[in-house]
Amino acid sequence: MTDPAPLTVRWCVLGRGVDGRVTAVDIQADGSRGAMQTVSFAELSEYVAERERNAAPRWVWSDTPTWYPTLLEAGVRVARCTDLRLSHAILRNAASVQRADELRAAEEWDVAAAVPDPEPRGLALFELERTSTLSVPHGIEKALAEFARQREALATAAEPARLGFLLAAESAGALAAVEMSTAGVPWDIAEHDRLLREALGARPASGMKPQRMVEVAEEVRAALGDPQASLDSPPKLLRALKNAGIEVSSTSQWELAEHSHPALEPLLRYKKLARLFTANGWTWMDEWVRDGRYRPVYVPGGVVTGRWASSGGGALQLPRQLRPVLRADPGWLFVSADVAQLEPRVLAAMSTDHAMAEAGRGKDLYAGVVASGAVATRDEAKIAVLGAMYGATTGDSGRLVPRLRRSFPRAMRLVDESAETGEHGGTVSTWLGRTSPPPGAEWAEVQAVANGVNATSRDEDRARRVARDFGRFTRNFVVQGTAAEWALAWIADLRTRLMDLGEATDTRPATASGVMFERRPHLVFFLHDEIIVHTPAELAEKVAEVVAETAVTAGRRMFGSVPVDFPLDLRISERAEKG
DNA sequence: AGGCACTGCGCG
DNA sequence: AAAGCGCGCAGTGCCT
Repeated sequence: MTDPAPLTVRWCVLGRGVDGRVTAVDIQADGSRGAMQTVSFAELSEYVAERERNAAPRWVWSDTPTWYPTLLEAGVRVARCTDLRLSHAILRNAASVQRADELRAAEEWDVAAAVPDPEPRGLALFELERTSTLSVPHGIEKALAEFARQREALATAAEPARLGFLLAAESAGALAAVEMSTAGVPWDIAEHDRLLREALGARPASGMKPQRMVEVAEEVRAALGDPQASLDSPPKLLRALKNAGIEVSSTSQWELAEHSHPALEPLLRYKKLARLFTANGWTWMDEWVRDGRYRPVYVPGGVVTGRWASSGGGALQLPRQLRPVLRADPGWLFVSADVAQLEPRVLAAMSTDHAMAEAGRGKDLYAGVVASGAVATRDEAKIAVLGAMYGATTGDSGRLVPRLRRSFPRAMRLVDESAETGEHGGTVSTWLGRTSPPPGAEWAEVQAVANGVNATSRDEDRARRVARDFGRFTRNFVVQGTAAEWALAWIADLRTRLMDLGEATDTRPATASGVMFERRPHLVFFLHDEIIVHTPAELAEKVAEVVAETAVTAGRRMFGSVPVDFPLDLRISERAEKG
């Protein structure tokens, strides 16, 4: 009798032992478990690297920011993982999962993202626990039990393959996020300093304002005829403006721009300088740029819709003004790409609205909307399309949206029905199955008051307003969330394709100099619908091809044969300046 | 001193 | 120019 062919190891579950050692348990394709293996913490990287070469299992671990930075520090990348914390968050809420009771009962997995230390200190794998108050469990038995619960829950989903794809993409995103923080964005400190000096003057002493800000502030005070006017406190500034006869109800730029007074031009200029100085000035540079690398902290799944959030470093609000400061290393280049109008394209695909798909056939979907005859100008098209996805009811946007309803009935029906569901307190789901959170207790309270016998018209107005607010949230959730899924599918595929490029000889990161993944192209930046890859110059063309190919693949894997294009604006450059 | 709400502004 | 969605962060002012 011959031995049966050995079963493929599909997963390898990792857990921390009580003694700080790490336990690994293989799980075969048929669900059977292998023997427990234990390695010392020091041996972990070597163990993972060896298994990655020979078996390439999907690593299953409690949460990626806890496990992965240590491996990366040792030069070990993994191709695939299951992040139990992120997967739990998706599965426990997913409407398509029939049996999630046990998952919901496992409350110890309901933990917000652990925030990794942006500067890893040596081999402190579980150092996180000392700084964050809450953490998911890291032990092997807990991990095995949770993984089993998740497999069972997934099997009861209406479309397990689809939801499973979301879990894989979400987990791949978690790997990419840690890799990007570890690698960092190549940052030209001298150029940043030059830009700051040009705008603000020399760097001021700690606690002082830059010379240019002081000067402009004096201009404002002179024009107001108020030498004491405070420009940094909105309430005080508002009083000063009113005293000068400027009738504004707030101090925001858009309202100031509507008035005409000699103080307003320098005031708007002051606000720009103040913003640059406080948000991305020298202090920010000192804190977030080290060794020529900007290392923001990404939080995959940090937004309810599935978008990433960030925690520290402000990666989601990097001003375009600063983009020229991103500079590739000598001999390297950036390949940057963003998707034009990702959200309406996703909406067209989800709703199989062929008219909207047709409008998106070219590079500019808004031009296509104009060509469809729905509206007259590109500006109108943009305002109308955004208004449709956000639920605008007033102004130009509210006026233009009904025109889209005639030209793109299927797309509009999808967002309108999503809004209606939310107005009634319901939940909606993205294309791959991420379900929106139900409204909070306050929602039901307000509705109950409005439906009570003693309800005033005020109560009813409030209830309607709260219902519509929630409707706008669910309306946008399906589109924003599905767009986030498309982007995750894109970068998940992209990072694995990039792993295969470049020299395989030495992947050991030299983090002291900020150089990661020597001679290998790697993602350094991701922001909702755009990516930047840092690559050896000789591979840039190849990388650009891969970036484009993976965008096509993402569309196919998400939406199959639905004929919706996701065209990229793609650039190869030394600096990440937006073209 | 530290927590919290609020405003204002950067990003998609 | 916002409107209509989703965020993070700095600064201020008020609270304990």
